[in-house]
Amino acid sequence: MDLKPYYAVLRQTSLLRGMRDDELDTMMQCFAPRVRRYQKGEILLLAGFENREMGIVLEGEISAFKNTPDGGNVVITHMGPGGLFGDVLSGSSERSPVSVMAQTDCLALWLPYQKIIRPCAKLHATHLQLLQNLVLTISNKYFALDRRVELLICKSLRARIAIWLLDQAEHAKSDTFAVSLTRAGLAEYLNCDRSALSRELSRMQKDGLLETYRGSFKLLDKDGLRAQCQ
Amino acid sequence: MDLKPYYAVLRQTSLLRGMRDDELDTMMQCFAPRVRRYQKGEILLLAGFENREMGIVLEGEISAFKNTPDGGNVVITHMGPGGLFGDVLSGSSERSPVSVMAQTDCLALWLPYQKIIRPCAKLHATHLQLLQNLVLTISNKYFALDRRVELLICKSLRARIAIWLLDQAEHAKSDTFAVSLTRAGLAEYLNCDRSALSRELSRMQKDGLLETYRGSFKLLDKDGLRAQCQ
DNA sequence: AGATGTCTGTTGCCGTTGCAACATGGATGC
DNA sequence: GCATCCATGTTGCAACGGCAACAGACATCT
Repeated sequence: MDLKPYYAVLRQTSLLRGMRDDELDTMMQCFAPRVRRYQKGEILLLAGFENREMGIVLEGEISAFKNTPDGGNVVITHMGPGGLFGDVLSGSSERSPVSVMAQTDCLALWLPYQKIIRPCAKLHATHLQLLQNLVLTISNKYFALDRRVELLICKSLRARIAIWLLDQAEHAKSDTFAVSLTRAGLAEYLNCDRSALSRELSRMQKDGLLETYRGSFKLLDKDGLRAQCQ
Repeated sequence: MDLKPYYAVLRQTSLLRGMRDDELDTMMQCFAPRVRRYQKGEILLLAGFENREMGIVLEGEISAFKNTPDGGNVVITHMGPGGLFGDVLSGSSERSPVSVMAQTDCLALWLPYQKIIRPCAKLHATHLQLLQNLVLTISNKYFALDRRVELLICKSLRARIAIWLLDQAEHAKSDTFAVSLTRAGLAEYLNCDRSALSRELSRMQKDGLLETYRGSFKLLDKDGLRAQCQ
């Protein structure tokens, strides 16, 4: 299959970011990836199984979710074209902690891990860059998880909210920012009840720490917030 | 400096596991690592700073800790000879979330990340194996963190304990096992108060789920425990 | 407009758990 | 033996936050 039409998508992945056409040509020749189409609802990756390929979303949407001990599903992330998944898994001997499902009809590219980790004898400079990208990608995921743990170990809800707010403000480089998360989504990330989150945000507004309406936040007293991070 | 005397230690690292002397010779020539001695209490890696080298403990003990928002320190891990640190950090553009300190006088080997990620033109098979080891190491750290998150998002303490117990039993491949963690240490890992942990363990013993004395655990009703996981 | 559904805020209830204080028991040193 | 120290278990109290139920705001559809 000719992948040229998807080069624009590939360039958006963290793995192949910004590579030229000729570079992608070379990589695709080395990797000999396979392409597969999935129908909405089909499983691309099943929790509990090993996997030796990385997936890239070419068309459509996928979602990754965990099976909770009580049989439910918790969505971890959504991805569209350019999304990379199974990257950490494929290089490890672990069994997948998540399942990946086609959210819509979609098309996925599968890259064999062994071909990625073992550069061919030609030692293409592009391949070396790609390896660096791979490690960077995994590292970033590690640090994102680490920040999550940082949040979760805070005992008080107010502390978790304060840390999150300061993080977001730093990320947005402004004390006023908007996020696309719903309250329920934010509650899930902060690992608390939605109503408890609303209640605490109300209290924090009463205390003059911030103003918020739906997805918009305005930090009024960052020092005060920092004092709550305990 | 001649590293031969430390080859036995190097072979114990997850990065250079089981490599022959001649392979280590080659790698050390490629990496041109530096060695440095540290006095007890000296800082090897400071939280908040970037780093482009991986560290291997050759002699002595080190500890990694986080600076909590309220100024305290929380020890994350200890390492002795053969310990690898800064591996995730060195390949990322993040600033370190932990500091690393010499717990005793010690000797550390520093490998430049760029030399590791970019195999030399000779394309040594050993180097390719090492790259695979690197990705495996980082991936394993990722999954360990992921399991930690899995624990932390459980709302009830009993659920966290149950998950931990079942995990340990699986790891020990036996329903009876012992761990070196103290109650206080376990409480910290489970993110709860030490007394609350003791209390809950007592209740679980009353409920006939397990028996425990200090670091020894004996699971009596694994199905019962699984039912408590959330 | 009216109906419907979703997101958000509010409140009462009460269980779980953090915190503090104390008891016990094993280990080590003198 | 006796003193000391540390790890662990126990318990009372208070409160944080989960849960459930309801109300209001807003979007979408017909």
